[in-house]
Amino acid sequence: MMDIELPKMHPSQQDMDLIDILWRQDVDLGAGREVFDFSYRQKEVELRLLREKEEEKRQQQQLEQEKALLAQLQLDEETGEFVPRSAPRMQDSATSAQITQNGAFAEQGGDAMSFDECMQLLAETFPLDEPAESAPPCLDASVPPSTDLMMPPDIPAFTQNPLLPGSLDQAWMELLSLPELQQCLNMQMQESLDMDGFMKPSTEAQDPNYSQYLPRMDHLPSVQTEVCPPEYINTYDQSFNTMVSPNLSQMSLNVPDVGAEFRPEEFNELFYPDMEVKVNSGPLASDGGNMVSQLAEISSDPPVNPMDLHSFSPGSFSSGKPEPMAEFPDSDSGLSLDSSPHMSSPGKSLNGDGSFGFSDSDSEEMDDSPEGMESDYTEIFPLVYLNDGAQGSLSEKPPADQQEIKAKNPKIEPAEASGHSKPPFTKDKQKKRAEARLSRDEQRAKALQIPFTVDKIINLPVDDFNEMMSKHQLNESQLALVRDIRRRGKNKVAAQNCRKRKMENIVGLEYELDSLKEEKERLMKEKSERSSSLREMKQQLSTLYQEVFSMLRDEHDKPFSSSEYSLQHTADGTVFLVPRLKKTLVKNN
DNA sequence: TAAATCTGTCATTGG
DNA sequence: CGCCAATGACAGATT
Repeated sequence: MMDIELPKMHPSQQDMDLIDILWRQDVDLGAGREVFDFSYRQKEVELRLLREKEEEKRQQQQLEQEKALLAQLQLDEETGEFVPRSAPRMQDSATSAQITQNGAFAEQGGDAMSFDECMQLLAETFPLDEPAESAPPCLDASVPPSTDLMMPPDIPAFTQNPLLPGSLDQAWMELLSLPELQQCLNMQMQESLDMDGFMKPSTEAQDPNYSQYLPRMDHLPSVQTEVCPPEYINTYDQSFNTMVSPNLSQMSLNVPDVGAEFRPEEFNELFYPDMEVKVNSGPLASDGGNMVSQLAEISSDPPVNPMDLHSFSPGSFSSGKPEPMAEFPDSDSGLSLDSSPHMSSPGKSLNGDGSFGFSDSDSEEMDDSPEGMESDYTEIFPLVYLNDGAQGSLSEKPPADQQEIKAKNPKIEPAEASGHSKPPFTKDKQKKRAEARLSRDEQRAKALQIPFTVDKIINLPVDDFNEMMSKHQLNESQLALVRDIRRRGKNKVAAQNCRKRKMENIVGLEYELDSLKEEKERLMKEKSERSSSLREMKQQLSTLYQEVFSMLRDEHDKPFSSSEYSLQHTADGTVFLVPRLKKTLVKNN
């Protein structure tokens, strides 16, 4: 009856199993390899970024030196006694050795610099490719407006000079007050910091506003916060789930693409493919009332893990399937899951006197005796055994697969159950492998007649676990085995979670790296724009300077020589004509 | 057959 | 002090 049906049902059933298993493995392998390839790629990128960062730092150091110079000047302005314009300290330009230009000027007046110096300083501070630096004029915008320029009596001040047209004066003021100019100056000073900060994702990336700079994320509100390391994990946690799909290979971890199609659920599935595929009541219930009743005890416990069914499945140690048993690796405690029937000595057999004298390692000796165990097990765990018999070769499948298949084809189970007599399939390698992995502790538990399911042992809370243990008289070896099973089981899950987190972190970092690349591109572009803007303003300033200078006349109504005089200004708009000769003299001093 | 990868396990550490 | 989760390291299995 069953045997007749078997040939019919098996092929389809096995195909289904195989497809399912292959699919899962492909997914797993794909995900793993992808992620790790990804990490390698990321390392390369990181190295490159490191080099870039060093370069940036060098540039920044240069800028900082220049800024230090500026700061020095400003410091001088503050510490250097500010003398009111009405009482200029500048003495005769030709004789005073203390009078200096440039820095000396700051020392005296604190807030006045020649245009040449300004331009030079500007050029040094904000080097531009364009040779606009040759333009002499410069405005010292850094001078506090409140300070007054100290001018020697013999130096004409043009602030109130009637020769200086009001329109030009106003032009100076307007130019000085140009927000763009200020912005440019400030921006240039700040830019190096920005870039430096940009290269430090750990700090910058956590800026809540940071994500708003990411163009791609603008239309992905749910992703915005994920740029921040503390948060992306959760999001990925959710999102990786649905990503585990046959099209996983397309999740090439090309983060831009991922981001473009970012869906949290996908990421969740990617990294938690099977987390929720555990045995659920659905398949069990669908298995019929018989199954339900058989599993009554197991079902009553919170998480009914397929491992439970599997662990008590006769298929695991049925005489018809000795092969899986041979695959059980020895435990670290010396357990040897030898499948040789003779190993289950009467004294230690499960249906024997029930002697609990053997230790964890002892249990291995009598462990997994196909025939003996089956019969023994039938007596000790009748319900479970019956249930297992119903499942038959399903025990060879991964738990989730069992449940799925059971739910889909409950009628197949009897046929499967009788399949234990058939020789093992070579294409069932994966099944056997999965079973071997899952069966270790189950087999030991069976061998030692542990009256709990492995799932219970592992997943029960401490209190419940202790309570459960107290309800049964277990010998020392049983207790040790139970503890080991619990420890190993928990650690196994922990290791899985740990590895999952690792991969999530890798993917998250890749995503963050990509975002930072975009941010860097944006900032570089902005810097370029600002530089050109600054260059343009410098040109305008130079033109204005020339215009103003050409309009100045001395007492003989002759124009000043640009080689002998230069214009200086203060932040409040006061403009002075300063002889260059003095400057050179002082400098020579 | 060798290398890469996966998986389970143990030891350790910190909460 | 014991429990537990996290994690590095290792070994065996698998691809």
